[in-house]
Amino acid sequence: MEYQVTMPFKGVSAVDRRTDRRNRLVEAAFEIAGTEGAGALGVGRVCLAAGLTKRYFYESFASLAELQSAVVDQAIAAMSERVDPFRPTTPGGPPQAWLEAFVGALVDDECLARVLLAETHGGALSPFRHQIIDVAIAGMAPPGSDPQADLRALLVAYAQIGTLSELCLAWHQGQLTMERATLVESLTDLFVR
Amino acid sequence: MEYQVTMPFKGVSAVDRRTDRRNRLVEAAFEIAGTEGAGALGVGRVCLAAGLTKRYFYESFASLAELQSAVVDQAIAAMSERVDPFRPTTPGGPPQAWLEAFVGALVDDECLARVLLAETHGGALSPFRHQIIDVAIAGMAPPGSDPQADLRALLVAYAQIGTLSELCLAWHQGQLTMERATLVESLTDLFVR
DNA sequence: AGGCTTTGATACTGGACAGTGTCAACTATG
DNA sequence: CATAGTTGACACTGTCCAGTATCAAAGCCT
Repeated sequence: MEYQVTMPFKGVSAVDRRTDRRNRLVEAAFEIAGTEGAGALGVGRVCLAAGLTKRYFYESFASLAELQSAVVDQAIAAMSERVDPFRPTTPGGPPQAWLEAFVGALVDDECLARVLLAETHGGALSPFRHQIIDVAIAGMAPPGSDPQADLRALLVAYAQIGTLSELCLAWHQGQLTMERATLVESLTDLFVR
Repeated sequence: MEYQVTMPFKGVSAVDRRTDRRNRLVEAAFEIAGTEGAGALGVGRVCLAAGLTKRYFYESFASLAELQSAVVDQAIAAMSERVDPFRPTTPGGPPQAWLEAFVGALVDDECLARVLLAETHGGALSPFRHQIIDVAIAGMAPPGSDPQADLRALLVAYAQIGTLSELCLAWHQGQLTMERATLVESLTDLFVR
């Protein structure tokens, strides 16, 4: 029933081919979700975009839901990659650089913004919303503190995410006519208030 | 092909019955969209909840998309109804009462909040997001001004909607443990800043 | 009563799509 | 070359659902 991959092919090892195919699928799905919306995620649709066939979809994912989960993981990973180098080390100080990286990532990559901020509000990706918000809150908080403990801080964190989300998405859709730099500046200004 | 309703039935006129059925369908759909999400909107599902059959669905709506549009209209109408009495008449003054009514409506009615704020971010209801945001911005603006003209004001308006949206939805989901009054107060405070 | 409309239940059609199975062509290895 | 593993194309099944059509029972009017 199951099909096992063992031999090298075209100079590439079995595991490399396998992970490469998986990555192609996730990347294609991320692109689709970020442009056409999570509702456009379908097995056939993703395979076409990835240049593979269903056969290999089920090699890496037991179901469509598993791919959706992987897409969110990929989005969070992409965000972390851009933001982690700026994680502040000195406690107490405002994480200005980190914040700029965070905002910049969402402003530069429309797919990332849509997947993380918009598409998680309902539909197939909504189960992952908690996870994303938690990651964002944990990152935004001053290092060493627990924002979940302080209601006031938690409130501010949610407000900031909401503001960032709404402005960023509106800007991507052309509702706000302004330079990228101005947007980032306004956003970071609003946050340190 | 088409079926015409003309005669009274059980003491109710034809048009009354017809509009009553339509209202029942929209109400049921609103409830479903606000609890299970817009993805759960289906012809059969809505008819079951409304106590009607498909036959009468297509009496009032040519397609599922038309019902979705009607649900959004109904949500906007419900909001307007709660908020219009507090529309400020004196220009320049902060519309405190209006703001409280606006926030209160979204805090008191979880369905309303979800339909207007969450489910419009993607999927079937996303085409209506512009409309909703515009209505909100128009209402929040000081009377007599055009927020679309002032970029700074527009930015603040989007930020406020984002904040309200995120906090309100998080509160409904139990992510924020606080009294209703405290939430409304915090929100209105944040807005007049 | 008898012929009309209204009602609700249910059957039917067609398309989309997840998930599975098959197979011929292609590549590696000996 | 021959055998075994690999690949992609495609057929197939079952399910779900929008939208249409049918029909018997019940209500209305003369």
